[in-house]
Formats: sequence, C-alpha cells, structure tokens
Amino acid sequence: MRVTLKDIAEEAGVSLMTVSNVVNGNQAKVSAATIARVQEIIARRGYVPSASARSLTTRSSQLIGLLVPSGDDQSLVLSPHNVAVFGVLERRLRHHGYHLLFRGVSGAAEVDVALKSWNLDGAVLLGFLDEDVDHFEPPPGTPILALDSYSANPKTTGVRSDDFEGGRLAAAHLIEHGHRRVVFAGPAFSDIGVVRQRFEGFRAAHREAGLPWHESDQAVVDTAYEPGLDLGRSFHERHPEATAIFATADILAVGVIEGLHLAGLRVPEDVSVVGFDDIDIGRYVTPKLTTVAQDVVAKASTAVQILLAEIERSGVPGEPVVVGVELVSRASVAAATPR
Amino acid sequence: MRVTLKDIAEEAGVSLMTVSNVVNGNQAKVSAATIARVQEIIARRGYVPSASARSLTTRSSQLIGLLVPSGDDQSLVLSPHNVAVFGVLERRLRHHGYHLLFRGVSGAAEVDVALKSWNLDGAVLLGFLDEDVDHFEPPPGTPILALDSYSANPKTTGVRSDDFEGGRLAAAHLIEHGHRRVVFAGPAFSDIGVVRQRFEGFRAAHREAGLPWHESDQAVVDTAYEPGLDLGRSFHERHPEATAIFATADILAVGVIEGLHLAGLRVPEDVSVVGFDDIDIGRYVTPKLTTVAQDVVAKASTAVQILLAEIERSGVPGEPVVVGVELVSRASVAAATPR
DNA sequence: GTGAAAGCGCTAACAC
DNA sequence: GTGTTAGCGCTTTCAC
Repeated sequence: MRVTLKDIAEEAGVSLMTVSNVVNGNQAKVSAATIARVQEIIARRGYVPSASARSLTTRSSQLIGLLVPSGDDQSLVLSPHNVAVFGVLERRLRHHGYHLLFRGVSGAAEVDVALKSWNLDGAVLLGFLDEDVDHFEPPPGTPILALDSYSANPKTTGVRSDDFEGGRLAAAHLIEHGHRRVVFAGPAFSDIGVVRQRFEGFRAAHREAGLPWHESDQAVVDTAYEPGLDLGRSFHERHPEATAIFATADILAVGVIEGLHLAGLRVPEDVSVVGFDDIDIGRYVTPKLTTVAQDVVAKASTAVQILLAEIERSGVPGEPVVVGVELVSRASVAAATPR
Repeated sequence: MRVTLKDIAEEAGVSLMTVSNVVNGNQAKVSAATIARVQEIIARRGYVPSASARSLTTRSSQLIGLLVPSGDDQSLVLSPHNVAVFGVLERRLRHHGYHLLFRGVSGAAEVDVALKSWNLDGAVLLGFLDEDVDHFEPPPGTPILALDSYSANPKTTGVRSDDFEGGRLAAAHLIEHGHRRVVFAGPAFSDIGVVRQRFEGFRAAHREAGLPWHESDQAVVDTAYEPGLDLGRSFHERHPEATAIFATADILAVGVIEGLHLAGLRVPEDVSVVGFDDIDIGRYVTPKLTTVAQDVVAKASTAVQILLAEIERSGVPGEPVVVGVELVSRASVAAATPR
C-alpha cells in the first residue's frame, strides 16, 4: 500500500498538517525538532506525495504538455530540430520543478482535452501549421506557447526564429559570392508562416543588392531528403541559369547536394548550397553544409521563461518573441562560376 | 471554472453516478434516453473528466513514464535511434488510451519518485546503462521495461535487439567479401551488455569461418561522430593490415567514413565499413552505409504490448524479449583488396 | 435503471 | 507551532 501523509503523521505523533508543512517547506510553522523527526520518518518510509491528490486540491499540476501534430495513424513529427528543442525544454522545465506530458494530437479538440484532463499548467506546441494553431482554444489562464508559429491566435504566444533575417542572410551570402541566379527551394507556402518569411527575406536581399529575382527560380518541394535528391538531380535542366540554391531546411539541402553529385555537378564548385536549421547532419555530409543556424537553446529557454512567467501572472499571452539567427559558413558555398 | 460531473448531473436532472456511468460507457446501467440526453450536455458544456480525481480513486493513471538518463546539467540522451523508438511508443500507447510522461532522471531514487508521485501505471527506460538498471527498485506491481538492457534485475523486463546476431551478421558479411582483418570499433564494454554481445557475435562469425581475430584489431572509441572521424583518419597507421571495419553504431560509422576520406582512403574500394542501427543518416552519406538494421517498430510495439499485458496481470516481470535484426546491404562494403 | 454515502490523499482556511 | 474542518472530482459499494 501507498505511504500517505497520515501514516507519517501517526508514526511521528503529530497531525497531518504538520507533516504537510514539513513536506512543503513551510519551515516557519514547525519547530526544528519536529521537522527533523518527520523528515527522518519520511525518508525511512520512502514517502512520496501524491501528485494527483495535490493537483486535485490546488487545481494545478506542475505538468506542461508538449504537443506535437499527429496524423491519424502515421508517425509523429519529430524533426531533428524539434528533437533538439525538446531536449532543452525538458531539462529547463525539470529544473523548475515541472514535468512534461508528451502527446501527439490531431486537432484543436484533442488539445483542449489534454489540457483539461490533466490540469496542465501550460503547453508547448511543436511543429503545428499556423492554420492549426489558429483554432486552438485553451481554457483561459492556461499559457500556450506556439513554437515557430506565425498564427495570430491571441490565446497563444509565439516563439520563433527570425526567419526573414535568415532568408536574407542566406541570399546575401550567396549574392556576395557573385551568384546572380539563386533558386529558392522549399515547400508550398501561403501569405504567412515560416517559409513565407524566409522567402521574403530572400527576396529582400536581392532587392537590397539591386538584383532582380526570377519567378522561375522557385522550386516547390517537400521538406525531406528524397524530394531534395530529385531536385538536385534535375537541377541542371530545371534551372539552367542558376549557380546556387537556398533550401529552407538542412534535410532538404542535404538531399539536394547528393542529387547534384549524382547529376555530375560538384558542390560548391559548380553549384553552391545554403540550408536552414543547422542540424547535426549538416556537419556529416561532404561538403559540410553552409546554413542558417537557429539558436535551439535560446528558443527553448525563451519558451520556458515565458511559460513560467505567464503561469505566475496567470496567463496573459504576450507578444511573440523572435530569436536571432546566424549564418554558419562551412563548405558548400563558393564563388560563382559562369555556366 | 471547471465543468464537473455534478454540473452535468444537475443540468440533466439525474444523479452524479448516472453521468459517471455514461461517461465510462456502462451502458447496461443507464437507459438509452438518459444516455443521449447526458451525452448531449457533456458535449455542449465541453466536459472533460479530471484525470487527477480519477487517478486518486482508482490508484492508476493511464500514464506511462518514459525515462531517459540525464547527467546533472548536460543534455538528455536522445540518440536518433531512441527518438525513433520514442515516436512509435507514443503512438502505440495513445491508441490504447495511455499517455507519456517524459522525464530525464539521474538515479534510481528519482525513478522511484517519478513512479510513485504520479501513480504511473508503468515505465519505459530508454538508454540507461545496465548497471543503472540493476539498481532500480520499482514499487511491486509497476511494470518497468528496460529497452536495450542486459540487466538481470528481476523487477524489470528487457526488450532488446539480437545484438549477438547483429555482430555475427556484420562480420560474416565482411568475411564473405573476402576481408580477413576486420576492426571492431565501439565503446569500452564489460562482460555484459549490448556492445559485449555485438562483439561476441562478431567473434563467433570469425570462429565459424575458421578465421582468427587479432586483439589489436579492436578500436575503443566513444559512440559519436568525432571519435569516428579520428579513427578513420588514423586508420591506416593504427590498423595497417585491416581492410574493413565494423562500427557498433551508425553515427560512429559515418564519422569513420568521413575520416577515411580525409585520409585519402576510398570507401568501399580501400576499406569496407558496416554500421549498426540503420538510422536515417546512413542513407544520406556517400557511400550509403551498409548496416545492421534494428527493427524500431517491432521493438517499440513489443515494449508496449508487454507493458499492457503486465499492467493487466498486475505486473509479473517476464522473460526478456529479443527482436530480430537484419543486414541491410548498401554501398559501403566491397570485396577485399590486398593492401 | 438510478441514487446516497464514503473515501481516495492532499491543502486552504481557520481555530487553538 | 500545531490541530480541525471542509472539500477538490471522482469511483466504489450497496441500497432502492
């Protein structure tokens, strides 16, 4: 059977409340001698407070939901970048006494259920589309952080990288190296969102350099290795004038590089490539990938910080926070050569 | 405020218990008309049962702990392989109505606390050393699955890949290709554990082929990219007779390949390489990595299946379960050439 | 079929 | 400093 406060109280010959006060560190209310005696018994009996009981009375739970999208029966979306964020989140939250409830959800309704059923103190949304985030309706007072979201949902707080600046840095870097025809490769996008912002930054760099950019230099491809491979392989035919390519994700860029190799094009001598994210893989491929680095630690730490602040102040969603990005120059970019 | 059973009961003009029966599907005890009426109110009011309250009375929680090792302030151990397992675990458990509490733990005591405080119905240990697993003392009746563990702790149930067979397959594959001096590269190991088993399988293959294996052909390196890189770079000097290498993890093998390239050795023409795990990266490198594939889905599904079975039967830890492995032949192995 | 009572383990709000 | 009372939202048991 489970050891309860009552058991400890009986053995110590004090009341239940005294034990509770000891457990919760309300030292002011208990004499030193009692504290010591109670603590000894607690340790010896291996007493651990019941989180359910505590949660029931306090209407909170020290639990943060980590919600990721989950199509009906397919696998979860756990991109390498999200995994990295995930790890940092867990560690930070644990140091503040919070735990993570991990859950794949397929719709706004499920988020609501997850939140309510466990009295979650807050939640972090990882990897949702903006249009999904738009529909979330958390119980008022429960902070929801939407990572990498441009949703205008006033009930959530956004934390994201400076995607516009990232796109700008990538394009500017290539332009500086003399490239005049740069392909923008990424998934289809609408008028808001991560990819749109990277695209706008990308174009802004062209504008700033007084360079035109051709619509035909856009390649719409899913964010995965295989589509990148295909693009790289057919690069020459599809974009005969281009000498460089900016992919909106490293995984895509890695595929592109391999595809270019297969097509007999050398990177970076014939074609330069810039990615986005700075995941580990970029360092394992040849040539090492030049990319726009997201600051994983800053993103996760910021999220935790805001989350805790909103929990304290009882959840007034604040302004979105933007985390800086940085161009990491490795070996996949070289000066443009005429084709 | 929260909507409770009582609220629904009042609005429906029935007792609290009737609503409870409807919620829990005890259809036999309630008339169809009442069920319909109550369900309508539940949906309209957005009622969600309180997991804490339910957990308090039932002494269970529909919560499974996912425990990973966590050194004091360093990052969590989330290897790509573990992440893959993780994703499958979550999905499978969710389909059975369970949720995952994710937690980094640094010792047996913390595991105990995690288990008790949330009334966890079970836990999955991911990435712990056998010696850590040895020390875990879960409350009786709480099933603990230790993934990839060879610990003899009778309070846990092991689920692991057939490491011995994996080592054997890797070595046999290289031997078949004419290699006579094969380096075994992996972290230091004791007399039990994953690496030991892979090593024994590796040696068994040599024995079966009537071949000797030289102690000097062992390379002790940490399971990471950089150490692999170093090994590859110095391969020629350190193992002048060897024509092939078996690395106990893909990430290591990928490093080795890159190191060999840097040293001017071609893979597989000069040196053949076999890895272990079959993580995505192996398909992104050049040449594509020949490796021993672990069946992630089988491993995770098996774990879930056993977990649920033990929860039903009230936790009698069973025999360890071994999941099959398979050699995936890609492009990093070729026939041996004299050196 | 439906309902009343008791209690899961804890904490908030007050006494003493 | 310490104890008492009440109740969080639910399920279990047993009566109607």
